Amino acid sequence: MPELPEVETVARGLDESLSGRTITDVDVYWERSIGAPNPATFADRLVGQTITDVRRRGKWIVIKLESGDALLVHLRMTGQLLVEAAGTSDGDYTRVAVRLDNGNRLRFSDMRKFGRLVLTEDAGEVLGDLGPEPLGEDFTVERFRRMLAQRRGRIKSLLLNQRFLAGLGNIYVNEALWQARIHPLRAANSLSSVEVERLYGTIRSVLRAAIEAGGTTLDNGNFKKADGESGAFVSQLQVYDREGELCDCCEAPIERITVGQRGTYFCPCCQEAEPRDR
DNA sequence: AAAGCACCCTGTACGC
DNA sequence: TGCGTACAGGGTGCTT
Repeated sequence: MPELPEVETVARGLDESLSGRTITDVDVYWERSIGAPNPATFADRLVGQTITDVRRRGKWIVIKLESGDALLVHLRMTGQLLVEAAGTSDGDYTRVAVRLDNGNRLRFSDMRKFGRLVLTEDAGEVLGDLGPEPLGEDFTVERFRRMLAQRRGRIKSLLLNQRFLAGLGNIYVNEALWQARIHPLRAANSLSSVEVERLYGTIRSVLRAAIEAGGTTLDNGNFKKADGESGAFVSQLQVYDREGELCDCCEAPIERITVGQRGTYFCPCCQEAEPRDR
């Protein structure tokens, strides 16, 4: 489940190893991994293009090309983008392979085939609907307060909505709500001023800490950095995937409920459904 | 606006 | 041992 910190980690690694490289060949092994255009056009149009830099927007990896085109990659659940030396064996689940002029290969591996590659001349068409970047300068606590005031839905579901805020996924939403001591089922517009400020702070701090640690690689090994290494943030998780374990703050057992068809972890003691004292 | 569900996938965990 | 089934999850699209 690559989220903002994992995607940021991958994008930084790719920027390092891909900037300035020219694409010499493209092999598509699973056509549905290509979102647009059709796979043959996708491959044809990529060959000969030079990569200028690699960035991130929400959970999208944005590979910018000299022509003005952009190669957008969404890893979804199990996608990985790895840069490997020539001659490295293919490994399982390779869906797309891109050969580079220095002999290296950019390999898109994706066990569950949910990930997508999109080649477009207008990245805004794909990225335009995304909400603000949680770590961006224009995402202020005042703006967050205004955004929340118009919403009556559950805070947890809202934070997962990419049109509301870009980049958060299930892991970091659970962690940010725990740190802010806010119950996941609270209505967004019911948060007090102090709670909004706390949540704003924990969203940003948990994302920064996870980027610092190189992201979260769970036991199932879903996420790998561009160099194939694991992320270390898993050791800092307080509630995610910890049902029944004791809260590090109050030692009550962590509970798991389902919110919007998604596993949700929280401490029933620290995160009250109807707090009296906010 | 909000919520629920099916869909896309496959490895893993579980019950029998 | 092995089979069948439920489940996990990000995002989209449809329905209520």
